[in-house]
Amino acid sequence: MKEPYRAQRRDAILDAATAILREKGYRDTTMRDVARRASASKETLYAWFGNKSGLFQAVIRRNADTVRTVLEAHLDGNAPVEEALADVGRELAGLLFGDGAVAINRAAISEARSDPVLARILIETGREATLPFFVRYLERCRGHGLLDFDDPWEAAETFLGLLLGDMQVRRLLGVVDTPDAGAIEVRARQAAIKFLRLYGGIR
Amino acid sequence: MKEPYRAQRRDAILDAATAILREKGYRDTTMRDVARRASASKETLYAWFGNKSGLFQAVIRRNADTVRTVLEAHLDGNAPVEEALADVGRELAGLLFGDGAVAINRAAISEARSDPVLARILIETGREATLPFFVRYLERCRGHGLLDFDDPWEAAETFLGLLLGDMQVRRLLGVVDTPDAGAIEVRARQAAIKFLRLYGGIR
DNA sequence: AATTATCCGAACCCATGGGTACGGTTTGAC
DNA sequence: GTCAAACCGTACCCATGGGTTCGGATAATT
Repeated sequence: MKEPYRAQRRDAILDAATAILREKGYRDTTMRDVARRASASKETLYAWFGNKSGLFQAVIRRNADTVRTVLEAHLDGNAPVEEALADVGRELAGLLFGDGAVAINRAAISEARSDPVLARILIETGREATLPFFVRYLERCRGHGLLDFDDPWEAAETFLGLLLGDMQVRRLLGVVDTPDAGAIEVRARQAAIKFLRLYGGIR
Repeated sequence: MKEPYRAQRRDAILDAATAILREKGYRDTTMRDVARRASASKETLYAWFGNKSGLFQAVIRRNADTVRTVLEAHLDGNAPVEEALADVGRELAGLLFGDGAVAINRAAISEARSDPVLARILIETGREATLPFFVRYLERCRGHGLLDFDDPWEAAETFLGLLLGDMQVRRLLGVVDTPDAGAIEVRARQAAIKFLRLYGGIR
């Protein structure tokens, strides 16, 4: 009952850090806040995570792991292309437009200049960890004659653009609320349809 | 020679604030830095702009004015649609991917929670001031049978998505450099072509 | 030329928060 | 049961930076 306990304790601390990050933003999240919320001591936070940046590096890593597993699940079945695209689009939009991802992205952007490590980890564990799966999926579809494009990476970014538009930046700026499930569904469906009109193999 | 001098002095202060913002980011830009760079006193900064937020509200406003005038110039000629779209796309991408806009957007995002006024002004003087022009242009094209869509606002956001992809967020995160003129040209051209494939009136 | 308003530069005040030190307590090993 | 390690809570240290004050200088006004 030693290692499970430590892991559980660690999770509780990361939960507290995540909650306060969402409530107050990175800059106004103090180590004292996190310690109090988790019923831990600042000494323990610094012993386990080194410093504030290290603590939130761990937050980002844990969050990205859950995201990645959710997304990859939608890319290995053999559903119709439009359905698969709409599925992954719905999941991705729901995640990226959600308060959690918005808070994390804001933190990484806030510190991008003085401490690029948050942004680096966010990209490494997010985009660079999941986009290759999506690209492989697109290439598989091309192999079956379902899609037609030259550069799968450009096609992948086009899908992201169609799905996100400038909504993600507006969410980061805090000028729009997180869209509800219906709006996300419409967005994902439309992105899939437009993507197929651009890259559908059968003209 | 009184008002010109004041206006000129004010411009010099905003120049200094912009320069330091680009060099160090919002959080690490101190009022002392700005005062020293502009050879002004902190007292004058506070007398003229109220506080740090007010100073950078002025920075954002001045920057947005120049952006708006540049963009609108490309939307009233009668060039072919693809050319006009590529033109405005090139200008927009060059601006939004540039270091200045990136620094400003980072500042607004950093303060989005504790002080939403920066983000509000950025959106009001940016997106909400220029997008209506673009929408009117699209509707004009639809009137001439050159474009076909239901909702011009959705079409406008689609163009933004095609143009920006997730490059803007990656720029904000600081994981990619600002693209050179050639890359921006390709991007704008491709966005125009894809947009016409989605919404071109002649199928 | 004299007076007044404005501005510069430097010093100062003080709230904040990252990071450390320590006494008291709990947990785990033997 | 005993001992050592880890941990909690609190107090503390200190660098930072927003905002204010003030004496001396500069420019505008009359």
